[in-house]
Amino acid sequence: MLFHFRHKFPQLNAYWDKYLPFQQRLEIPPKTILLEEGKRSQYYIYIEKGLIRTFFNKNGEDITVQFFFENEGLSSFDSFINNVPSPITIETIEPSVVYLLAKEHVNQLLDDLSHEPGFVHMILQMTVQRQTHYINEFVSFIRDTPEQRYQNLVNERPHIIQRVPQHYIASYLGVSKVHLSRIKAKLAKGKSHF
Amino acid sequence: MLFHFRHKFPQLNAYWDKYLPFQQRLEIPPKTILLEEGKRSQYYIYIEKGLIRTFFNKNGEDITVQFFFENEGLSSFDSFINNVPSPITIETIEPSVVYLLAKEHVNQLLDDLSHEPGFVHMILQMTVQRQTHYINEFVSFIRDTPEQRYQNLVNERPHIIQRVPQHYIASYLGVSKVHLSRIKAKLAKGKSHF
DNA sequence: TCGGAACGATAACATATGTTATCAAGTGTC
DNA sequence: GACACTTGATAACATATGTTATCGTTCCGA
Repeated sequence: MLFHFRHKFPQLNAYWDKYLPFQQRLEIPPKTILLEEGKRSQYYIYIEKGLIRTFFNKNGEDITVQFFFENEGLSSFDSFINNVPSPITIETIEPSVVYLLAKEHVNQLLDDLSHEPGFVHMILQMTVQRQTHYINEFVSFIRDTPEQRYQNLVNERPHIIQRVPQHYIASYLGVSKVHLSRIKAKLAKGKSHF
Repeated sequence: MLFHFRHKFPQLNAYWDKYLPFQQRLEIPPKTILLEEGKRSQYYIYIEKGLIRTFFNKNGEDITVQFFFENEGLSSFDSFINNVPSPITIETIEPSVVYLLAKEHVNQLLDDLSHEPGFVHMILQMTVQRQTHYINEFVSFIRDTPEQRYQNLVNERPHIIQRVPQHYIASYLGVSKVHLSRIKAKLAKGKSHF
């Protein structure tokens, strides 16, 4: 949730450049694990190209939590900040190009950044956006049926439908892959009535 | 998420005192609405005594999102920071004593606070804690059955079971109140086998 | 190019959960 | 004390969703 905001807060670009020498560029194949559940997060990850998911293990089964695309940044936030074991695994879905920035440099960067005018506002913005995202996901889980959730995905985030294998989407929606197939079949049938 | 952290960050106490004159003390009965869904949040709320819930409306039905107790603070975060309509209603469950601090004073306070050493760390801590809370809720919704979620509540947050009416808990757990009754009956039966 | 993963669809059956309705106990109000 | 209101339990039935199994397709590595 740092360079992710380069476009919204252009002043961040200077920091990107300044800390570029400390960033580690990686070209990695699909199913590469960048952080394993139970380990402590050491790096902030910025995605230049590719597709990454986070998931946790439930009785031997993967449950996908979130997807990240080009020009997005991520870390296992709690683990990164508080140095506790990560509740999630971070893994590539597509071949990807990522930049890693080690924790100590992130901390330096934040200290640097705290002298920027509007820093408080910027941090709050970042924070609020992330938090709003999670609250929305959470609320959608309670309020909407899996079918509605799938349709939301189709309408609002079609890139996920297009690029992510269906069984990952199923666990992300909170249903079995069999049921997601049923949902798709039902929706397709509905549409064909026209 | 400010004075909420008074105990963790004692330096906040000075700010509490400093901004006390700007805080509005209210003694209010149950079912008092402090912020209505669709309105813009103007106040940060600190609970001295009582019990508050946040909920949203789904087809005329209340869905409870979260409970707040003594010495906790809250606001409709996104609405408060970004001045957008609140997705949730904030309402008392028990008779309560709350302090309201208007937005402009919160902003002043934050600016003030940003000169404290360790401010960055403090803000991140607050942020992370809230975010972790929502992620955990979210993950629990996907991973656990309603029965497990109920048992978690009994074991980890019994004060909620004790003080919150059951139909609020049902919607909080994501099930109908009828089903929550079933769950309780089933668990009671299981226990009586000893 | 063969064979095995990975991916997705579908059927049959089992289970979990919602919906509606009814009953009972407690609580406050007039 | 009669009444409405809130809270909670339970039964009967309807629906949504999970589980297991089978099949076809595609894609990739030996």
